Amino acid sequence: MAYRKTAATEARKDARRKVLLDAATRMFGVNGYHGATVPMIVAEAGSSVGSFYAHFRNKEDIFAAVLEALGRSITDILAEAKCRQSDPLLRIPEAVESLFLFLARNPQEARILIVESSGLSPRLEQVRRSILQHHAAQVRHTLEADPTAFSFVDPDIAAHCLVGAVYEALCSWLEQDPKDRRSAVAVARAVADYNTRALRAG
Amino acid sequence: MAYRKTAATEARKDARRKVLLDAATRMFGVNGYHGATVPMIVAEAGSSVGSFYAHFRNKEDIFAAVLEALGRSITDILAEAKCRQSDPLLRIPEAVESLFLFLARNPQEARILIVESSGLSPRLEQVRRSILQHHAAQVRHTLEADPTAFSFVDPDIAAHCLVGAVYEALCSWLEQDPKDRRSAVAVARAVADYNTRALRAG
Amino acid sequence: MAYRKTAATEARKDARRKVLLDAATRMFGVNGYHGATVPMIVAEAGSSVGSFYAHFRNKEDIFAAVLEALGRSITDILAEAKCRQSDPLLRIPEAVESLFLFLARNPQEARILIVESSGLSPRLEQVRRSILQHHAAQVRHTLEADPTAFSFVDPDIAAHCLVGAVYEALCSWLEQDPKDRRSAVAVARAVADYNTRALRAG
Amino acid sequence: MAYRKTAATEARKDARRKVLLDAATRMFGVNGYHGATVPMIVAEAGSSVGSFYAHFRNKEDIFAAVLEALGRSITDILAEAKCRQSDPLLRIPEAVESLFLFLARNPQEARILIVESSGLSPRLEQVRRSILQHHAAQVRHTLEADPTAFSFVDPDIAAHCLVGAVYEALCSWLEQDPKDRRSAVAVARAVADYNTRALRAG
DNA sequence: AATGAATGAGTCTTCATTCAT
DNA sequence: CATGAATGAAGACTCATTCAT
Repeated sequence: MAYRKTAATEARKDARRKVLLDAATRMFGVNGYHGATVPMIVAEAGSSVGSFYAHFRNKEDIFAAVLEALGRSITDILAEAKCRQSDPLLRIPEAVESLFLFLARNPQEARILIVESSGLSPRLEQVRRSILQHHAAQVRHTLEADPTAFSFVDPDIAAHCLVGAVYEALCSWLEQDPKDRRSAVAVARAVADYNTRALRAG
Repeated sequence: MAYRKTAATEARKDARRKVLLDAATRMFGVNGYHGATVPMIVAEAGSSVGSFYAHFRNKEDIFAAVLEALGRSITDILAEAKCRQSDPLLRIPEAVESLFLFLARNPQEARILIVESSGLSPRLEQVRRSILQHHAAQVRHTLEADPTAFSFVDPDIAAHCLVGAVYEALCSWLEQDPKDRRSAVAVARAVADYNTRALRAG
Repeated sequence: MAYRKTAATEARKDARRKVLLDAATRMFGVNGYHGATVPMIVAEAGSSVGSFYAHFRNKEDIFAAVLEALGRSITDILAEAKCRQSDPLLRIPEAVESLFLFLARNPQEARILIVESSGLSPRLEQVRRSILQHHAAQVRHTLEADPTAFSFVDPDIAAHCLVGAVYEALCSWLEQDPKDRRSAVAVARAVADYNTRALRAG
Repeated sequence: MAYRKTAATEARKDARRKVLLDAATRMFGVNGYHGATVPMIVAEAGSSVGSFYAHFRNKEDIFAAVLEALGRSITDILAEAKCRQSDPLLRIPEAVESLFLFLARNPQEARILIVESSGLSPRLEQVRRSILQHHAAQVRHTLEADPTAFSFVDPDIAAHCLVGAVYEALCSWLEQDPKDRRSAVAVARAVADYNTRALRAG
């Protein structure tokens, strides 16, 4: 009975943490790191300041948690894309399209990663860069898996070019008026095409 | 005499403004928008708070001015690169290399543009985006000048991919240890190569 | 059986209360009143916040309890010293030495009484002062018991001088480096001597 | 003219600092370190929070300043007392009386030194102790100046006993009802007497 | 025109206390 | 009766901006 009680308590605690995390994701996405205040976040979460600090050491801490969760999501997206494609040459466009579409569907998260997480404390900067580095590393790994299919000067540089191209294209697309802009799918394909042409041999 | 006096006064005023602008560029570059305080900037400039507010409406205002000056510098860089190359096909790599090298040589400015100017007020966000938009427009213009030389889905998307690739590659290069990383010239060439391959026909 | 159960329950309750009181004494002694938090105390006691508030009305309440327990200890020390000495003239140094040695051996308690219980709420201030008043009263009583042996202007003032001398000498001794300072016994004797000379007739 | 302006400005700045210091002394004296808030102090001073932090690094800083000013006052009191008395034997009671009377006339300062400055941060504790140590050192110096006049085990211990006796007697006197208690002068004399008897040879 | 002291709104953060489980 | 998650009032501190000199 004591066990059950504890289990239920912990479940509720985790749920509360999740609620705070989601609220923070929304507020950071809309207002940025400095624009989102702790009272804002807890109001959005229907929680309290004290509760906030029971779950996260401070504001920086929850932002790092948001960023890390996002990093895991993207890692999953890329892994799934890889599985879907056995042809190495097609893996790159598949991954690029998946990533673009995921972020296009979750613009709040995209804003956090691309826009709002720059210029913060060294620790947060570090978390953000490690996400980008990780993705670049995955791209490089794909490139190196089939050297005959690809041709480029330096896999590391190529990976960063690819990641940068995706994010900037997305960022530009996101700020266009949703009524006038091209469809996410079309832009995703174009971006995938751009990078595939940059990489493939011949 | 009254006229001359005014002229001399205005010259001094402009000089003071320039000193403040340079100091602000340094402080924003090192500490970011939120990390750089007005007292910091005026101390760096050897000026005073009161003087600061005589020249700029507020902190946002001077940051916008820094950003705009940077935008003009980059426009000049790209224009010069364009002049140096008569062959349309070679204009792209020439411009990419020039931009990369300029930012690599002025990492403070690069930080401001890429890192520190994200997630700020809508107005500043706007200034920053307009710089990127402007560069993308220039790239698109070059692409459209010789349609037979290039091949791509959408010039606008291509332009943004190019700009994003340059900035992300640069950003990644900047944060590497200066002792271990490759030379700026080599990386600039690799980045130029990446984008040229993505764009050229055939 | 209902009775027995209640008795056992109350015994456990008292035991828990004792554990909390001891933990609080340690935490208050080390961190002071404001530095010791309720979560800290219950962690040290291996108890819980809820349990804490079942035993004590609030933080002030447990501090008062700690202080009162300490007051009782000192009263006992002084009473024992009194019993050991039949000669009224020797009672004063005997009591002074005993008190000094007791506090020197329990520096945590000494800190609470002398240092950490100052400047708190009126109620706590009151508890602390009543302890000192009580000891002064005991001293005064000893002095008045044999007027021929002692000589002084006012027994009340003399008593406070004595108590103040003991505490300040102790406090100064406590903050010296344990490796370099004189032995507790030697200092206790010197302090006892100081006050005996101040009090005795002739 | 620029010089005069600056001088006037600095004078006003110093005046403001003094006003804050006095207000802080009052508030700390009445409410203690933790009970006195920064908003309270600036309200009492007719100043503002920002101004407060332009003059003092933080709350701890202004408390240390208050304590140091108090330390200087007492040092002056003791030095004056020393000058007034050429007879070494009479210097001790003269100093004790002067100190007692000064603190009796400035109970707010006395409270700060004796009661409210205990159990604070290490830095403040240090400032407080250094004041007491300094006074004890002065007393010791007087004792050692004429060894034939005095007799005691250890001048350092004797000095602390004296200081403790004065403060505790004062503290007890201060909390008595002003209508019922003995006059400050009478108590000062009794305390001086107590310590003189404890110290003098024979 | 220049100066820098003064202002105070706005943030983060802590912790005593309550109460549902 | 024990537990510890939740609460929110309260306080220290920062910094953009103003204005008297």
